[in-house]
Amino acid sequence: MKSVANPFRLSRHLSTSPQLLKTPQEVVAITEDFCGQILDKHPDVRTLKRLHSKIIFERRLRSNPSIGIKLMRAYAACGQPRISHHVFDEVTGKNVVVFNVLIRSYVNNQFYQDALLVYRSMSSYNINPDHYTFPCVLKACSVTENWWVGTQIHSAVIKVGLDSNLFVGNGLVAMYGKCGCLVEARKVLDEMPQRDVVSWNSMVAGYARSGRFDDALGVCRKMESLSVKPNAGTMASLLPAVTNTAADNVWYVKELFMKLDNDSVVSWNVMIAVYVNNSLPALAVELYLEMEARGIEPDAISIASVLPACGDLSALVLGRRIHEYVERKRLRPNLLLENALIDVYAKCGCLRGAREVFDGMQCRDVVSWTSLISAYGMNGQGRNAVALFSKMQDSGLTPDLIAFVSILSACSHAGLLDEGRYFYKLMTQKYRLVPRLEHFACMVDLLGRAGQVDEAYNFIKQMPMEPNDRIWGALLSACRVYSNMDIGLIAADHLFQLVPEQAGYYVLLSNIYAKAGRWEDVTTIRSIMKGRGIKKMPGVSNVEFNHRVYTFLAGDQSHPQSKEIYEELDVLVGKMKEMGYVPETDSALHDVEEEDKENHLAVHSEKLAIVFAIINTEPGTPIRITKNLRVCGDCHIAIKLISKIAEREIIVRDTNRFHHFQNGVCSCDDYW
DNA sequence: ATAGGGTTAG
Repeated sequence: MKSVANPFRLSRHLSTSPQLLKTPQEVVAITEDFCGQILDKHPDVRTLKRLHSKIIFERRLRSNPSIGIKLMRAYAACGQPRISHHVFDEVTGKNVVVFNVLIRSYVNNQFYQDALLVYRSMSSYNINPDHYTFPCVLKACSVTENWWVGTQIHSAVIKVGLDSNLFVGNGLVAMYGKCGCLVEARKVLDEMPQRDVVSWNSMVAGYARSGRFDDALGVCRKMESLSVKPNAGTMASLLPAVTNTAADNVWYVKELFMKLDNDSVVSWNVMIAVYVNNSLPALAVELYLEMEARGIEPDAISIASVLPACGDLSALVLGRRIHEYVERKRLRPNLLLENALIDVYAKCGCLRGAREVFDGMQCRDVVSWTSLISAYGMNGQGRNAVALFSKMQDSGLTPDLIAFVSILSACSHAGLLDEGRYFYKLMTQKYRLVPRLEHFACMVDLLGRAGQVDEAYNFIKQMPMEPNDRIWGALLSACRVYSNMDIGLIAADHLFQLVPEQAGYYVLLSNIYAKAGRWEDVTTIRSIMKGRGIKKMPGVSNVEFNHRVYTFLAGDQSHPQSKEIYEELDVLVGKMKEMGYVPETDSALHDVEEEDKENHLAVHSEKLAIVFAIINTEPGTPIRITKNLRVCGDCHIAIKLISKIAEREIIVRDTNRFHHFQNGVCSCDDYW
């Protein structure tokens, strides 16, 4: 080692002896070697600029093209492609490499238009693009989905005969794929004289992005049949094709994952995301834990991917542990990660946690605000949600369609009828957003819950699109609450045509009949269900305890502590009766909600989960329950009393929202 | 050199 290659040493030298730079004569001579070594180490901008001015004083170095190239690369690495361009301007006798480096400087810094401008200028210098230029400019077209320039580049490629080059071909496949020209992409791929795993992955990505699941999987199978080993990139490319997909596709990806021999963090992240995107949160969490156990260090993406699964499962303890990991590894600030943290706290009913993350953020986007707004909304704090919405507007952010879904649903859960109407107007008139089905569903829900059933029905009638089952479902729920038989029958009629297999709506209608005392109709509905083989979804409740999520079914007797749980429940019910509790055991009214009728004598799952938690946790520990259906009226009353008797805060998340039970009352004020 | 992994509602 003959020269100093430590940029820190250079920068210290220069900063403590600035007089060295005063006159060129005094400058200690530096060699090309020395310069090159420092530049290749990617110094920070300050060091870079000092070195740059030194180079300018040295005539020998200034005219050296290889130093110029290194300078350009170093500036690009510091996110300063404009300065790379200035260096480029000074280089005399530019060759293709100098152009390539400048183009890459721009592309690596997402200045795609500038990259393409430089590419276009090459002809006026009489310099031909080469097999390094094309992949780079094709990438610029890919990212910006610039099909027009992309095809022009394709012609240029053919003209100079570089279409047989592997890297150029890969760039073309990716460009066409990104632009949605799958036929073109496929044609290029098929005609390539040689292909590698990147060629195939690009094709997979193209199909996957366009939602062509079967084609994407077909390419995977084809590459396997040609003995091209899929890698983590193959899985990553496939990802958009495996959201809300058939179980078979999930298992296919799982098999791919098992077959990979490299343990890259990307493949684990993709597998976690696949589970999350297919409503398999328990598997996602399990895989995350296995990843930790195997010593594969989760990165920000692993965490942003697994946190929604924790939220789904209400796995607050795990969520908190992951949050600590984020702090320990200093993964913050990271907007997406922090947004995911807000959401996991929100979904676990832990408003304070959500708020703390939000307050601690350096910058926030619409997603951050929306997450917090919906957190307040789900927890019945509509007024706070409304206040937050105004603050978001004040901060200069423009609410999007999702933000409006959140605020409308917050209003509907809190019974804020006027506010809800105001936000609907705001969305359509001020922001000129076109409402989607979700917004209509929120409005029907808002009006219906507030007792404006006729207006809700009229609202549906004037919709510019076909209402879906959620919309009729919201109307039917309102009809049950407000005993509106006429409109209820209309809603039910639509529902039975739209989703004849959904048990919940039959139950809702039978509840309306029961309330009106029309028992023959109740019986008729039950026999229709039986005849059509419609099974109700069994009620399930989850509770996290001792780093595990425990699941209880309605009437569950499979738990080892089952006997103890039922005994304790009996004791509780006795105390509740002393306080005036009358169990709703009337066979028709009992399952006011969607709980399985077969289990009407069985204990609902949330009661079992709550008693399990009371038995196993320290007195005073809050109890958090998640269930897959809505809480029924009987359980709602019972849990209020249990919260008083057992002196526990009980937080129940059902399909729509949270109920915070404490000291005999619920945060929803019995409005849900 | 070329591909490829993340957050918000319902």
